[in-house]
Amino acid sequence: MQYWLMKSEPDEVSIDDALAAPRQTVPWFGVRNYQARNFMRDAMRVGDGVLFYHSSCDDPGIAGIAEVARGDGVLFYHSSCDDPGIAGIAEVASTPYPDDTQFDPESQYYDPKSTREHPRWMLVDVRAVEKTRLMTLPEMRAITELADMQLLRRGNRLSITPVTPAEWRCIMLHIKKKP
DNA sequence: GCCAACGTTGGC
DNA sequence: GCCAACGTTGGC
Repeated sequence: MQYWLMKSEPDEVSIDDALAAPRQTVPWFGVRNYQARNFMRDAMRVGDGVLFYHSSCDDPGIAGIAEVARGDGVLFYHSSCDDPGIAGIAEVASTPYPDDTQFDPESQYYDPKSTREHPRWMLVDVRAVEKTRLMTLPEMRAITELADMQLLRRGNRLSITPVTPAEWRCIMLHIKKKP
């Protein structure tokens, strides 16, 4: 059993989106970094613990369309973004398989160099277990036991990072109480 | 808006 | 293979 932290932009896939999905499970599409891919392809096992992290999101804007009643249209507008931080707990829910978005010319994640015979980008499914309060970066930085977390290292941009069992236990303890 | 860090690209 | 230029991520 291993532990991971996986970053998502909440205006793309948030912890709420994952909880609302069938079986509370979403494919972790869109990773286009070899190190992060290799974690999913080679190291993750079904049942591994995942910290569901919301990274800072893009500009405010219309994030969805809904219908209230009888055709009343509603545009979901994200007026501002929350701080980045851990927003929930999840688990690895599948073995690796190809990321479909790499084959779709309409997708922002399209990779013209990838083929179905030799897919370049693999992903796993992630099942949301529970939404937590937002544990922010400043809060994490203030905890001595988390000082060496890969997430907190200067210049870290990797969207998937391993978490040690000690870091996991420490975060589980802190996230259940008030900051 | 700024910028550090790091990945990718392409000329040689 | 080297490496400068450029692009992206993502916190601040």
